[in-house]
Amino acid sequence: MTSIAILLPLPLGGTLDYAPGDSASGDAQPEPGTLVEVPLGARRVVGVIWPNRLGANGAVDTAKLKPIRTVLPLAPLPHDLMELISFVADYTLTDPGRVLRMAMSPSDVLDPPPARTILAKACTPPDFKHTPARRRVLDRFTPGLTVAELARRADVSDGVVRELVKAGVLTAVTRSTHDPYPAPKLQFGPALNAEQSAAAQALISAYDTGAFAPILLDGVTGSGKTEVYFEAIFAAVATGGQVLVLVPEIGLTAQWLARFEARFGVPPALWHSDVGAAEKRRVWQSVGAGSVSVVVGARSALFLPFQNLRLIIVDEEHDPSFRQEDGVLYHARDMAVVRARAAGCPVVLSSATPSLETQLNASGGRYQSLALRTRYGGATLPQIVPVDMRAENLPADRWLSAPLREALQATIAAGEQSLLFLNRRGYAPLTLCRTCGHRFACPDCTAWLVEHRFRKELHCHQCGRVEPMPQHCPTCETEDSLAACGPGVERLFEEVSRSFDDARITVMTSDTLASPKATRAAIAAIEAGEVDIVIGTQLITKGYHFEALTCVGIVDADLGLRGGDLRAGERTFQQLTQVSGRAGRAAKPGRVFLQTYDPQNPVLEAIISGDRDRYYALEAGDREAFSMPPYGRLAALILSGADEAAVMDQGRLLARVGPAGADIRVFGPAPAPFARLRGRFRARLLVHADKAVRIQDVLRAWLGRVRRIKGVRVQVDVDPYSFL
DNA sequence: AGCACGCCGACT
DNA sequence: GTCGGCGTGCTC
Repeated sequence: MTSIAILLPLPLGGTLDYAPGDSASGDAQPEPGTLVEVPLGARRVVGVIWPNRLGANGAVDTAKLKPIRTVLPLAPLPHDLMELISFVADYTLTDPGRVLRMAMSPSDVLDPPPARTILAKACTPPDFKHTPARRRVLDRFTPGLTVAELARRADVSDGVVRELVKAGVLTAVTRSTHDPYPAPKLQFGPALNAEQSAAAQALISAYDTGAFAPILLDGVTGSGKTEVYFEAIFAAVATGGQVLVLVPEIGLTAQWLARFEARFGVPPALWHSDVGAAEKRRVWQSVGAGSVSVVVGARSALFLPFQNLRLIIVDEEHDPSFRQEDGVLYHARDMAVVRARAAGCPVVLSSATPSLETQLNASGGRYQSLALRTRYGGATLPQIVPVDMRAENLPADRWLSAPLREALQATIAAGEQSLLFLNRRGYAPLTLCRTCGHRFACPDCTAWLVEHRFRKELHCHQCGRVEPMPQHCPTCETEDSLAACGPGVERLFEEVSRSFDDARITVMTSDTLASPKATRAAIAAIEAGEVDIVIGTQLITKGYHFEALTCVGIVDADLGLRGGDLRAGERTFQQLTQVSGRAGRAAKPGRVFLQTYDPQNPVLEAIISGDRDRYYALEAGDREAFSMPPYGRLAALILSGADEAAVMDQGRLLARVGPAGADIRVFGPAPAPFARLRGRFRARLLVHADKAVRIQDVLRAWLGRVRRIKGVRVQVDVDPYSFL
């Protein structure tokens, strides 16, 4: 008797074996990828027939195998998706069932679409009375409409339509189908300049070759990268291929969607956390049926069941939000390359500030590289003006230097717009009592509580705790003794409001732009010229294009460089380049004021001088000297639990038998930088290995030989991005 | 992940 | 005497 390996979306360590279902219907063996319902203990679970046995679940007597109950009426998962799932599980040391769960979530994507009554035309009986309303209904009729839709279209009450059904002029059919996605229109796009045309041609020919090809599309801010990869999407759509566009979490702006619609005449299918369950089901099933050609989504869209994936675009490929930081710790940009390889199609990594990894893959010839060196439409790159804050002697509660204030004044006078960037939400990062020195800290986390003055609240930015803002010190009871330390965007708003009386100022952070509606309204106000100065956090660095924006102020260029984790320099370089790139994107040239106490810092020097290549060379040199990624490999073990002693014991237990050698070293355990988070204590171990080391094998063997202390969670983070 | 089985405190 | 707390362990 045969057994069939089935992967269930549960952390079971691998596949389970089942007997073939009732094949009385004469069906052949179901193929790998088929979605089936199987018994598991007392319940029934939907799983996937897997091409091979996975994990070390001991063999069960084939006579005792339970049979597959039913085969779901859905397209099988494509082979490249199953390869991706296995790869991610193996690479990140995650249970394959958990990765599958991610690909099938939310689980109701598998449910059939709700039944709807659809109308069709039948014959008109000879004695039927044609009233004007009835005639209008029949004139406007097209197949596939519901009663309500047809009534609305003919501007009659639905009673009129129902009468037609009763008389047999129209027939009602119950159907369970998704609304089809409109096909992108194959119309002419905007004229491209020579650089863009050359890059677009290269993408199209890679697409036509129809083979795996990783390509870096490297163009300065405002160079029109989007229009270039739109041409590749056009080529794919024209030949029936499916396209996935991955965008950073908050990169999917109304502006981006408007450009897509302008180019293709229809909106794309969307996949991100704000898309509701019903629409997700429609996207998931339509993608699987091959009836959607373009999906634009956040990182999890990578796990959609495309039947005919022919092109992947990763927009803003350097963006840190492609790294998933909870659950399965994967990097969507890297895994996009893996899926493209499995699917045998090109993957385009697009950015003005490529990640060092991608940059090195391109310069090493592993990725093809396409460059756009000039801005589109004759716009010029902004002038960068460094401001040495050591010479400014600002009072303790002021953050804007004289040159920046003058520039803001001049920009308002010219009827143009300014953007002030400060990556700090709230009013001030720390609040303390002037009388007794009490500092407001989160009771559950290693973090200060941040005053949000607009809401009169204290917030923990680690765990989300919110408390009302107290009037007096909780320790010494002194009234009016609380002092704010340092700037946040709200405090900056206060300073700007005081300095520029009649300026129209708006603050854009995740607090003020909580809903997509609020975001759209804020963007529309800026586009309409109803705002003079925009103050914002990193939210505003992503991809926006405002024609009248000519002045950018970077309030604290040094902020991201403190703390010194591996990618601090790279991240700051990318962030400041991106925010600078918002200035002067149209006819009027832009200026960027970069306030710093450390103008000699190599990251800032590179931005000021515009010498990007020198910065990459410098950063690469540093990484190579210390054999840091991508020249060496890192993995972290994150231990957490309610009991600090147990967590540290587990850490020491791990460290005692950790891998050691010339090519691998273990550091720690050490309390994590935010040692307490949501009331749990956290410690870390860091593994540093040569590039040649098969780090996953080493980690698996190591974890397999260590006694586990109960109550302590051990999570593996391969290629960690965050060191918190 | 569920769901059962299992072994110790406050209720009819 | 039973109901039920959620700790450990199994699911082909």
